[in-house]
Amino acid sequence: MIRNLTEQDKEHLQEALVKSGQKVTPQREAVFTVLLAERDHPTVDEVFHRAREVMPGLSLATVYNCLETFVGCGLVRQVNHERESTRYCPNLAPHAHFRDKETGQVHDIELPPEVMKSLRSILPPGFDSEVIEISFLGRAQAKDTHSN
Amino acid sequence: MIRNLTEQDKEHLQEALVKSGQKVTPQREAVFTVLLAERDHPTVDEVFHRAREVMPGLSLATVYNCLETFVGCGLVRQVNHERESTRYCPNLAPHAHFRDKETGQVHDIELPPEVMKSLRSILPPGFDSEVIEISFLGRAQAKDTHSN
DNA sequence: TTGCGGATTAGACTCATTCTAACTGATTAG
DNA sequence: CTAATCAGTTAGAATGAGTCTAATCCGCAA
Repeated sequence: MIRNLTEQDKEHLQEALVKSGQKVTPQREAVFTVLLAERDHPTVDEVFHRAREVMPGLSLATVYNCLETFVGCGLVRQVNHERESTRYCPNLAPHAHFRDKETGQVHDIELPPEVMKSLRSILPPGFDSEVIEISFLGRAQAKDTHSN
Repeated sequence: MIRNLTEQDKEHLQEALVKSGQKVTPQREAVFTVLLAERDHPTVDEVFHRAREVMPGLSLATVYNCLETFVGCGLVRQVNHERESTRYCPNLAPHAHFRDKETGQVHDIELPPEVMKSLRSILPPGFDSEVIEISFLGRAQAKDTHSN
């Protein structure tokens, strides 16, 4: 189920880590692999259990650490909905999230530049924003399981 | 500091509560008063401490209960940012939130209907959304303290 | 006056997340 | 080679927002 990282993904990981002065470790590779394998916005706990299948000694604390590291060097994004557990998403393109009320599934919604622009334009003068989070809550009749 | 409810606000409260089969109580009035008095998106704890000044016996559980009740009957909105404590906001007009990175303050940003529409339009067919949450994170040089 | 039901209360509990302190293992300095 | 260093990992304790529970309160109707 969990495929190994491609050479390209490995380089991506290595580059981002080294660039921010950190090392590639087996644990980080495992966690990154899990994130890329199934892009369903897993919680820390889900990542933990999946990664354990591949690296049984891995600890929960390390999963927290790895994910924080990845967020810090821009490899993944955190996704929060209300006060539920934080989820993680390796999709770096600007996108919104759609949360299905029934299934709890999270889908990525592409965010065209015009929409980003119109959003930025509603900020009054003096307000400077780096991050914009957009999330929808509703019901989706999606056929595919690709949430990325 | 904490002014009493106007007649109009009282009616607003009563109507919303009664409509959903619930009662007006002194505790609910106190909590509602606090929310209207300073519209700075207080946390439960902040509401609790402010309301205590007026009603010393009030318990934290009751504040949680009241706020949940208000959300349930559409009197106030919850505002979440990352995984910080939930904040409450009596502004019912559609609006986004701007979170100041430095001060932690939350400002309401008016949301024009065209922007809402353009947002809705990015949803693929089959996706039906009831709630859209938009939050900005950045720095504001606001002069006024009106965050509402 | 008694009983009913919603509301309130204090305190116990949950659970995601963070913290702490010990340990590991690779690399560098002597 | 041996020791010192240092990032990373680990298990388990601590934190803290929020929820749950069981007891009590209070207004109203029989």
